[in-house]
Amino acid sequence: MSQHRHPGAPGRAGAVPALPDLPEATVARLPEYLRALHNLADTGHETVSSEELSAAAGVNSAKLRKDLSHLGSYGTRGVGYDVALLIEQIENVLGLTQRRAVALVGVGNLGHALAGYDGFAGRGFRIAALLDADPSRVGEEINGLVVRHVDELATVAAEESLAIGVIATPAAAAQQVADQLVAVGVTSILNFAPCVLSVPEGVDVRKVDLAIELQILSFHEHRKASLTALPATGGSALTALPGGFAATDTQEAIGT
Amino acid sequence: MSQHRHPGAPGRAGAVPALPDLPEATVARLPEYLRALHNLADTGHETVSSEELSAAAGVNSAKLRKDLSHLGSYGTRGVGYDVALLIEQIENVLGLTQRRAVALVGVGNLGHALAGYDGFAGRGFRIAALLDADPSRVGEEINGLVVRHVDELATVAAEESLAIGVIATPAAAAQQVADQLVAVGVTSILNFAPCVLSVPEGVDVRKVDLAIELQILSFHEHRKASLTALPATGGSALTALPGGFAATDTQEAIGT
DNA sequence: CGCGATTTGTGCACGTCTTCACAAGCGCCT
DNA sequence: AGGCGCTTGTGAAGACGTGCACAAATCGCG
Repeated sequence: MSQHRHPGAPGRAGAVPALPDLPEATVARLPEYLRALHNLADTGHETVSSEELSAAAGVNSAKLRKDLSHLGSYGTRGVGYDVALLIEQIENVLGLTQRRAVALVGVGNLGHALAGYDGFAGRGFRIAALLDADPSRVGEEINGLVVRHVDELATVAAEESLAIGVIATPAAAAQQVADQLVAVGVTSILNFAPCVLSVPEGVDVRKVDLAIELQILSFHEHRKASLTALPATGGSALTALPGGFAATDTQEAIGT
Repeated sequence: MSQHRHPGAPGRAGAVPALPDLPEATVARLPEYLRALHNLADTGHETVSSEELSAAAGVNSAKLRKDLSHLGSYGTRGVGYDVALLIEQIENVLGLTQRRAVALVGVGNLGHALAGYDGFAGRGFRIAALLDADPSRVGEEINGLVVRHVDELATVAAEESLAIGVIATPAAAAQQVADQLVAVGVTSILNFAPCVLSVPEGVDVRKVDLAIELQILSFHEHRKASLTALPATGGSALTALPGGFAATDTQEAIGT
């Protein structure tokens, strides 16, 4: 594959960091590997095999090796991967070498929790501002940050280099907030509101919806219930089970 | 890990409830359609075309039609889909006809927010119990529910028909909580703790991790930054953009 | 009653993702 | 030095998901 440098690529010899053009599925798993690697580093491991790391990350070992191979060859045959080196490489690819500023809009129920979430700092992010449209919430201090009015977004963007916005407003307000975020130059949005956002080209949106996750689980519950109800046509008893999905963040039956 | 069903699957003639054996990708989108349909119903629409509905759900119309075709033929050519009927069918498939009881374990920062989230009731779920391991939190009342000690899980399960558990504890406690949930018969878990859970076969786990979502966005930011830095080999300026992904819950550049 | 406008349902081709299986490479021990 | 065991990296095959493009079906209207 495009191991070294693209044949068709213009001059720009080994300039920057080689942009490996990873498959989306791989990108989605890298953070998981990263977390597992940090755990290993904290417990004193210096190297790790693909078998161990894949177990810690909850994936197939072949998948892990293929994923990592897209970053380059950072393993040593017969030995495994150097934990510290791999952490560095993954953080580099994910762009976590700089601590990115995040604007959080909507300081309601969920917004409060997110503002207090300490997983930000530990994972390469920093809440640059808390914003809300409700004047009665403006001025409130949460976790050392003062809530500002959402109309001050432009000011915030001028102070900081804002690239990521988190929307934790009610669905009715989400589109307008998204528009405001885009207007001040935000190009990545994490949307917790249960609605679809329209954004211009070049802006990425990821969605997290609690109800959707529960409904997906509900489907599987429903199916499991139906299956155990009927006596399994084949032969062997109820050892026959739902059967696999390869869905993104669904894990089933890991371990014994 | 008992992945797939055999290609030459034996009889298993569709008995009563017609278990359509949907593709995972389809299942993951059904809740989105359902939400869009409820919106349409609330605004007085009686029928909807695949084009309209797909736009409201943020997907391709062909994809929507294919997804719905897996449920059966509930549309009318030349007219569209009956909104009420489609809602009924999707809710049926997802097993939302019964209001499922959910146990929420971990009433910290995030747990509080989840306990107060009103999206549960509106989407077919009911928080049956709030649980925490911290004795100082036991007895606290949140949103009309009293926090009980996690060791009372068995009692709760005896009172209610518990099938779904939500873990909102720190990562260090998550595995133990998962074990306890499984022990009382829970077969679906929604895990907010940043760690991989080991569960026996037949138990479904879905994971929601804020940091992972942000890191995926960070990757795209990183990539976009690298792209705009170089002068676009072809000709036209920076209109050249990342280009589409088909990842699960990533939307890019919908609408104008 | 027939015709055109409209919209569903789907066959097909294509791209992406996963998994197996194995050669190539590395370190260690004799 | 040589051989052996272990582990990575990857080619190939198959499963899965997507989107086009079109035939089949339905409604409304003259």
